[in-house]
Amino acid sequence: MEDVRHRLGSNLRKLRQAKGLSQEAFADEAGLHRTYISDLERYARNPTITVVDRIATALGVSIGDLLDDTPSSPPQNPGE
Amino acid sequence: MEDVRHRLGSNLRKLRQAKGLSQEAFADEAGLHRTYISDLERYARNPTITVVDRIATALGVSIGDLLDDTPSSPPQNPGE
DNA sequence: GTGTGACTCAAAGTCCGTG
DNA sequence: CCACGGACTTTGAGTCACA
Repeated sequence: MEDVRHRLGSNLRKLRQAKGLSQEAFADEAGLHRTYISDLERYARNPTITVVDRIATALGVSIGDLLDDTPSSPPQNPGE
Repeated sequence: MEDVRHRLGSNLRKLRQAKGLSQEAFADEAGLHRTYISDLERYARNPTITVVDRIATALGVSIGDLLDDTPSSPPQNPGE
């Protein structure tokens, strides 16, 4: 997974669901649009850092975490 | 310093100079343009994640480091 | 609750110069 | 070697209707 967009989309979806939010609810929190979040999670967009920053803030994580391949919260549990 | 663009520009300039590269030389390394690097270091642009990723890679640091307010290498040395 | 194509408008990104 | 401006093409931002 070399693609930053892919890592962003995956982590966004995971972290959003971990907060128990729908795309709509999260879009509202982040001050973005429902469909835009949808696009991001489906890797269909190439956002600017300011958008990434807004998302990271809304999720309560750092940009580094949001773009990382090894998310901070869940411990490695391969096979589960 | 809440501005991601500001953190990016500052860190980019520091890290680039630490590598002893001119803007032109670094632009070439990163596959970007001379004037664009100049703009970024002057906080005049809002780049996409893909170019931030390219810059981080060219600098040999993580995106988190590139956007961080606390650079990894030098310890705090106020007054020096 | 989510995916998708289409649309407008501004900004990303490239390239030309100049001091 | 760098700041800065102008001009240009491509793409992102932001939104909608419809599946």
